[in-house]
Amino acid sequence: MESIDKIHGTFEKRIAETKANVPTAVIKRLPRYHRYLGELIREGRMRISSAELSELLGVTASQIRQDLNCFGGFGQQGYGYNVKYLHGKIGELLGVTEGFRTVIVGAGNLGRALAATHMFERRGVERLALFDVNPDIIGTKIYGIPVYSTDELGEFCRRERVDIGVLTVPKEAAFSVADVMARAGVRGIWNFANMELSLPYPEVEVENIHLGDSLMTLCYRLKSAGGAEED
Amino acid sequence: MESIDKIHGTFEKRIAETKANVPTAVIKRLPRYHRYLGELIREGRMRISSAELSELLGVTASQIRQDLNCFGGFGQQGYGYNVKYLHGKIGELLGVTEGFRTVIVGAGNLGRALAATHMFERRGVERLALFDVNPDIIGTKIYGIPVYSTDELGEFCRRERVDIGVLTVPKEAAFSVADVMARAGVRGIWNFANMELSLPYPEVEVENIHLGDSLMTLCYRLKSAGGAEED
DNA sequence: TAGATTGTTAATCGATTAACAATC
DNA sequence: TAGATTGTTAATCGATTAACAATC
Repeated sequence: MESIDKIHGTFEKRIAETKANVPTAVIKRLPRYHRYLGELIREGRMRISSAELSELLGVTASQIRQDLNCFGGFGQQGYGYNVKYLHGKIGELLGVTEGFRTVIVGAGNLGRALAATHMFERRGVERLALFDVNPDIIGTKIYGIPVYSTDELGEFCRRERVDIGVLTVPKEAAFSVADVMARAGVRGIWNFANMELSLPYPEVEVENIHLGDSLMTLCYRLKSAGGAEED
Repeated sequence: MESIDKIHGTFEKRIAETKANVPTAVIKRLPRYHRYLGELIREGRMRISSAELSELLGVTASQIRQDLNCFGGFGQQGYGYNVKYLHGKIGELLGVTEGFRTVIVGAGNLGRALAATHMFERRGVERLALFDVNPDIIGTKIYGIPVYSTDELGEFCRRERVDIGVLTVPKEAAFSVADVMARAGVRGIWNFANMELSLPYPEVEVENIHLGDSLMTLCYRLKSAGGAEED
């Protein structure tokens, strides 16, 4: 079995630039690849072929190779892909090594649920604070995360160079809170309010979560039973 | 302005059957149409053209007409669409009139957050119970919803003819809990565990929510700033 | 009737799959 | 070297957009 370092050396010289326009369909699949590769690492797998990975994920091997090649050659002909290396590279693409900093605005049930998970840190995203309007909880900590007044949101984001704002406030407040953050240099909004948030700042990326829409999609499939599977 | 009843009469005779294979892309857009039409109703709008709706949603008018025509003619040439009527029809397609019954399994932070929302009832889905393994909360109510022991899950689902199971248990428990529900006649699983749940029962529909994947997608876009907008 | 706007067909675009030459 | 498997091009499939005839 060849030395991994040797293989990496070979890899490095072949890695091309990311293609100009990576299809959004590809980007949406990257986190899934990353998750499965993480599991393979835990299982102690060293290498994997696109064929084997395709069986695991239930997609075609062709698609996997095509997808990965949007970012340059991560594999090696005749060998396949080095699991750890590929996991690391996809992680880099997804920004886990960027040290993104985030705050959660809205310490209601959903905000608390997000404060309780390890979802952020597991992906290299640091949670700095919660913000809320309820004076009873301002100044306390929730799952170790300090809670501040929403009045301080803008100043905090600017001072702490917050990258991402998580929005779990009521729909009515979503826009104004997002606006405050955008003006304070926040570059990404993860929006759980049940609406499409659109901001007048094209440089700010918005990712909308629509749990209700997902529930309805499931209901549709239940109604027309025998329909299509999976998400 | 014509009587709405007259228009409905005209509509009814033209409504065709749902086309054999509705593209999943179309199904995913239906909840969004439904939401915006609900807002238009609240604003008192009676009718709308595909052109106007397209501007509101930021999609092409062509797509809206094409999408709606998968389910038959909901509009009227020269007039447009009757807002209330279209909202109702899409709601029917999405099962809001079916009276689906659901239970939430896992009364952790996310389970509680789901217990607190009005998301379900607003979409015609009834929440019957929470299930958990923690003896401290079994027998109590959370936001008015009774909490039972997970031991009783199967019997409860069978007896109460539960349609949908919401899974907010740890990843490790997800499969076995889903299996119990599927055997007890549950036809849909809304899965929040961070994994693709695949069950050996093809008749059971599974909708996976991957919050972590969504966060990573946002991080990707932040990294390659100037990239694609929206979800 | 004339004007408006749908429903629907045809054209375009993008994404997935298949095939195979390059190469480790 | 021979075998395996990638990277990549070409073919297929599906989804979106454009155009327009049907019709209210």
